[in-house]
Amino acid sequence: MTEMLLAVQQPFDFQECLVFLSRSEQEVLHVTTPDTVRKLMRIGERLILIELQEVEKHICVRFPVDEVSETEKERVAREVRDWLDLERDLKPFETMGAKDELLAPLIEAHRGLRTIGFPDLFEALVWAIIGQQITLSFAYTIKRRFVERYGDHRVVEGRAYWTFPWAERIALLEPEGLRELQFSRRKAEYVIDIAREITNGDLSKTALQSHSSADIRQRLLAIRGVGAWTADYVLMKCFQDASAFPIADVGLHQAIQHQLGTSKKPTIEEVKRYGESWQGWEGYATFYLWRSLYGNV
DNA sequence: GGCCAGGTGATGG
DNA sequence: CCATCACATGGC
Repeated sequence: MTEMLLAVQQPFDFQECLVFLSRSEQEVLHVTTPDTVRKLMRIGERLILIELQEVEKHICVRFPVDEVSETEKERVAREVRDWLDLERDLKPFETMGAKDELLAPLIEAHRGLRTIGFPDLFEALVWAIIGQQITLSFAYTIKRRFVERYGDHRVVEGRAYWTFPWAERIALLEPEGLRELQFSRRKAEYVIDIAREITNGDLSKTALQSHSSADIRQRLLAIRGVGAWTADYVLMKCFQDASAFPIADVGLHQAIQHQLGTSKKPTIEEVKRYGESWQGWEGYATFYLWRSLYGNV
């Protein structure tokens, strides 16, 4: 079996990544075991199954069933680094957070956790839109239906591995094709519009990546269905902007309330005030606060 | 059964 | 510019 080792900046904790990746029973885009995760990646025209495991403070990438070229290996490495934010140096975040009443206990408990994102822009946008104003578990239900209806899959060792649907395919749908999966009418329109923008080249992660976060944010806000929350969420999870801050996020508010043990959720103004001491790391702070909401494994 | 969900756009003052 | 409302439906 082919494999390669990826170096990771310390501190890094792969187990923490696995906890995050295992948070929903309904997740269909990767499969975790106690010490590995497998994912089907689209590399060029191929669907390649990869498996990750921590080996001596490195990430070992294996290809359980595929022969891959050097070029493909490089593309997989790039995708894995983006997915798990492996190139980030967390030390400044830990130094900052050690003095913060909200972050200090979380950094202590989850040292080495990285934001886990969506390298694919279409996936990031669609997932954010699905998740607007509904419970996370309902969002996962809809996403599973969407992936199993319109995504591609391979069966390996009796297990199905799925990829997120290509924009090219969704661009051909009418809203009814998503209404059936319990998208709201408007969300169905947003998702199809975005798929069409991506397909015809008007919206591209590669093209946006050379711009500043402020410019990317402005471009995202121009998309119907993308408001401040979604734009910041996508900056954080797709463009790896550690300072992106989805300030109105209810999960963030809940987490702050729990951490402080208060009876009410904080106001936006109060959240802003906490954020002032996180400068440059607002996205990481948010991700760690989200982490506090799903158990202590 | 009522209220809340990892919000957004439209509408009206 | 700010407040309010419809959207859709599951989960608790």
